[in-house]
Amino acid sequence: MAGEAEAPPPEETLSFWKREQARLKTLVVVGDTEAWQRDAAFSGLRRVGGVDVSFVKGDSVRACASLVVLSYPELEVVYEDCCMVSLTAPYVSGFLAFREVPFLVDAVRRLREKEPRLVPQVLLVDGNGVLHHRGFGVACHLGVLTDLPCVGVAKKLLQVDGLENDAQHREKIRLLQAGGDSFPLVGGSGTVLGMALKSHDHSSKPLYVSVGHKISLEAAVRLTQGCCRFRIPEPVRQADIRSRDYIRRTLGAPGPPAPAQERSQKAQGPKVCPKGGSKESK
DNA sequence: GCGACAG
DNA sequence: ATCTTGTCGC
Repeated sequence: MAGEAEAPPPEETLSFWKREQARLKTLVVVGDTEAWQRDAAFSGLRRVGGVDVSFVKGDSVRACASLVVLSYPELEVVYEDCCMVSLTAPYVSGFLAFREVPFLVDAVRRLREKEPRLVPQVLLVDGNGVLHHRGFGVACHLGVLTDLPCVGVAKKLLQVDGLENDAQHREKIRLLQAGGDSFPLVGGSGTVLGMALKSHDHSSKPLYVSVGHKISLEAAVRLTQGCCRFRIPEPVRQADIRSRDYIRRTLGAPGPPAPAQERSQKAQGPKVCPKGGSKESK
């Protein structure tokens, strides 16, 4: 009952996926469509969503899809939805959406049904937007399917269209000073595909922000920065934390480890001192 | 054989 | 994505 190895998709499936991306790509809106996006203080923005999919340890099929909504600018979680799912499509670079997006769309649908008032005004997505092989990453895909503004936030540079994580690139990263500093990622065609953003004063690795849907790159970067208490923007970070926590609580420690009358010790005393130190990586 | 490889 | 605790620094 636990998928092991992932079989590479048939060539036929890949070509279908490419056609699907090309079709949906025509529906992407690059640019600000909401009033708050053009406001210097994001006045009017009250809810920012984050999504993520975490996996069960030795399993390539079982996973937890999560959607969280945070208040802005407080960045406090006001909604959480974690759902165990069985992934069908394998992971193939350039086609991440076909593996994860169906479950994220489901989560958005549940939110719209249960708590319409908490539907986020924008979603931060783990992965890329237009910074993609065919200009249609998971953030664009989710944006088009939900019609919600989306921002792609990747932790690693997707080396596409001439973009390279070479010595020159690493040097530009090294030159970033304070949190908020950034530099454009220019593709071979001269197009700005995204921005490398130093999201935290003491983080050596930048975030790679790109437009997903219904937002400009400028607003996307500014919003991402505005959501960062640590390197990873809070909405995505909370979605990640809560989805893996859900997995642990659901099927984390099976059988043996229950020493008789031991009570689970959750949130304890006052500590939780996140080391906002010097080496925030991964 | 070598390098790439979002999550 | 996942494998993983403590340790160093402010």
